[in-house]
Amino acid sequence: MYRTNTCGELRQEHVGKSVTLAGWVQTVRKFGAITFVDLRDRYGITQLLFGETLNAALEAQPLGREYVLQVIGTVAERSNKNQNISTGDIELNVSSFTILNKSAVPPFTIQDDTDGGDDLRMKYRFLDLRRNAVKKNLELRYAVNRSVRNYMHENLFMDIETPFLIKSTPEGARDFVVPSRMNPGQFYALPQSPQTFKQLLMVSGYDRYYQIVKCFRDEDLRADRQPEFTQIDCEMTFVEQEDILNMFEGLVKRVFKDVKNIDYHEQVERMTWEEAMWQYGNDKPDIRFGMQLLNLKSAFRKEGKITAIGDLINGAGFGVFDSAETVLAIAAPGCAEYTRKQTDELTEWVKRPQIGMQGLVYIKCNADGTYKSSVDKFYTEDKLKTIADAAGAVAGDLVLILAGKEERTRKATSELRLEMGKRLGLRKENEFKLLWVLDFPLFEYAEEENRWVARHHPFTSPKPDHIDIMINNNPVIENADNYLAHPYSNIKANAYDMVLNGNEIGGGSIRIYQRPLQEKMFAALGMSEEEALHKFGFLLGAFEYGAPPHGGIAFGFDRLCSILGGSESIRDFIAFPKNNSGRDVMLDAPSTIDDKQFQELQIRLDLK
RNA sequence: GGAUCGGUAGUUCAGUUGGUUAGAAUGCCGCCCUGUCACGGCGGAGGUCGCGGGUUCGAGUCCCGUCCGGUCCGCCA
Repeated sequence: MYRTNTCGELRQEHVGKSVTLAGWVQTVRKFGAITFVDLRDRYGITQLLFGETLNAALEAQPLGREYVLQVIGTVAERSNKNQNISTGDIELNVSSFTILNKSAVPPFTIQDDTDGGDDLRMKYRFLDLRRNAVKKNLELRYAVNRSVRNYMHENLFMDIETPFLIKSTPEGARDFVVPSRMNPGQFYALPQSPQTFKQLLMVSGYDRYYQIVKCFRDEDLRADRQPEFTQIDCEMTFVEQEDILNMFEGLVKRVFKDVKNIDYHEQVERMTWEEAMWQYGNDKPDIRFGMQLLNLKSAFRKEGKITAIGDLINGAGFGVFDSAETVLAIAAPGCAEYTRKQTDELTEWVKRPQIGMQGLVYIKCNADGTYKSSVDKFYTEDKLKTIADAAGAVAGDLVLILAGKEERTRKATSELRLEMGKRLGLRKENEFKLLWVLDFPLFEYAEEENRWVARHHPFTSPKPDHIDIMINNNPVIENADNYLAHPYSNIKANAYDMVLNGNEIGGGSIRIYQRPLQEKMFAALGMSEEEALHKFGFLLGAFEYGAPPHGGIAFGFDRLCSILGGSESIRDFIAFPKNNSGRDVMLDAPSTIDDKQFQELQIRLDLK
């Protein structure tokens, strides 16, 4: 028997007991005749005491960091207790030991506060995973997994596996492809999600399906984006949007309870996509704090109309505002005292290429009721007060105003809002605020192709009262400059996103389940009948055999874990992640393959 | 595809307007130490300054190229 106990479980009550432990040598502390060793395993650390009688043996077989060690000894109460570890009351008085395996000196220290850099830790990920900090993340991930499975099981969802080797349907993200040896010249694609399979399962009558499943997208990476990632993929039959929202806010609340012990009793807030864009400039707003956008002048289409409050700012002779498509403001609480240096720094911040604004206008709402702005030349103090009041600013606040093209300005103001929220400590790490964003546009206009693309995916149904707009209008866009005038740009989808602290953690929709509407959708996306049949004939065919109304949602599992764990990067929550360039630096993958493999696949490289 | 930051000892980093033998901490090795737990003390080894080219009397430092890594934009239905 290698061990009778783990390194995390011995306590005061075990004193006097004879036990065998096995684990890794964390540290060796020698004091002349006696030696302390911290022995570590997955469960904790136990201090070993090697007395004088073992000195000769230790000299013959010296211990080093990360040696795999087995010890037999007696649990003893410590004279000096350590409050910092769970086994701190006791130590093991070692009577004999065996080195099960030696270790090379690790390239970085296996400690919470390691001296290793990211690159090195990834290259030696198997050592990095020994660290407590990483282990805690994987434990949290497993806790979320268990919580989800329990909730889904209790609600009669069935976990059904779907294939990884499927058909490429290049709509949306780029597919990863896998060559088929038995079908030379043909390729499988790895699924971007099990979307069509789960819909087919609904047609088959498995009315509640879920899967915690890998998905693959061959797109560029980010700190929160991996080429292979995990989704909690769910689908239900005989449901409307309301049913889905209730079921899955229940899921997230359950995870909060199980994993973070947070009672999230209140109803999850809801907001339409238009409201989100109008008030936050963002379809996944962080609603932990206010600082909403004031639309001083806007080309944003709210409720199908171009809204303009230009009166507030126009005609003062300030060309930037007069000529701008959109002018947006936020009120940063308590920032009126900002120095010239600070406002200049903010101006530089918005001028960075990532934000891409030309400049920043500010109004200081001084404590004494006066106003001071960077555009005093153009606006009277009364007018500044009017604008500041409209932005919801009070004495002591700093109003920040951006102007320019609608889309860029809205995005930039949203970024500025988030940045100010962060700087002012309004985005608290331990506060969690959920939000449903509803009523997304069904279509987006793809300029370079002059056609509509599905904002969510082509299986999303329109709002019931928008189906007619879709059926009765020709999707062809005659005037590309004024695509917003096309009826299709007004169609809203039966789709919903769940947002947590400014992160999209899940998204889904009520699906199309009737062949004619699905065909109309493919046509609207510019697909010919033959093309639609070739790519999605199986689905259209299935819709002919009693397809029930259905809908679903998919959560980004890695991202959910990272947010719950308080980290920006999902890599910390994946045992073996890829780096920025999609490489596994431990395996050194991707790599070339043998000539023999190329021959079998009948593939020849033609690298440019 | 683009922007930007970084690459110096095993590791994390410092290195002044270009100028002696490139430093610190930690890790590693040796000696000492009977209550440490970030143990402590003394001593030691350890460097092709990512790579290639250029400027210069002289390059870790300046210039060009390239590779690797981080972050972001585009992209990600």
